[in-house]
Amino acid sequence: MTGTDLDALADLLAGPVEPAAHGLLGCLLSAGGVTVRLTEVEAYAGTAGDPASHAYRGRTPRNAVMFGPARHAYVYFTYGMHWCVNVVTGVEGEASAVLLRAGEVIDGLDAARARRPAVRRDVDLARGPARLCATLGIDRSAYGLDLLADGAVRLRPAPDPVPDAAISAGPRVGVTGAHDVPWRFWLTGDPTVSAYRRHVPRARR
DNA sequence: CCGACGATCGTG
DNA sequence: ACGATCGTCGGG
Repeated sequence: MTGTDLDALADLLAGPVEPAAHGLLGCLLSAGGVTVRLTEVEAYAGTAGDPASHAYRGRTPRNAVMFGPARHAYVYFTYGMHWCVNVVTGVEGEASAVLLRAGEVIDGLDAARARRPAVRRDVDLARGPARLCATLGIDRSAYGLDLLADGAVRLRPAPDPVPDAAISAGPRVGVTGAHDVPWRFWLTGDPTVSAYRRHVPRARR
């Protein structure tokens, strides 16, 4: 990988969130001795009228890193047991980010399987945002890391370019509203892409 | 202070 | 379809 590749990725992440999300597909994410090739992502537009974004209601202690510069990791804990990781995009104060939803393990398979002993098929190791973090060992300690630096969690440019024609788009998973916004992007036909689950409303009476 | 609920996952 | 399990945030 060359420095210019990294510069190009840095520039992309500093721009609008939708092209940034496209450009993250095919990129490599490494942590805990495991590397995945990203196959599924979701864009979130920060405070800019996106009710599904964690930054929609403004800055809080949890989402603070979203309001900082691009390239940094926004890691959050949800459902009392799962970690998920985003890449912050855009300019400071914009608070847009891309949720990394799934990937294909291309290195460190032994370490990956050691973290997730119950998984049967390799394609399921990082098939979903919480599974991806579990397989890479990503947790709170990754909060705020510059992902393009030489740190514990590293994002690197795609070894092979991903043509636009290979990308599918659809509604984001698990979000209550904004089902008309097709901001989930994935590599068409890739077996490591997570199953789409419609948001289920809570029980009523 | 309190309560509702979540950018999920595994099992049934 | 449901339960696990707890941090976060808005409201009182």
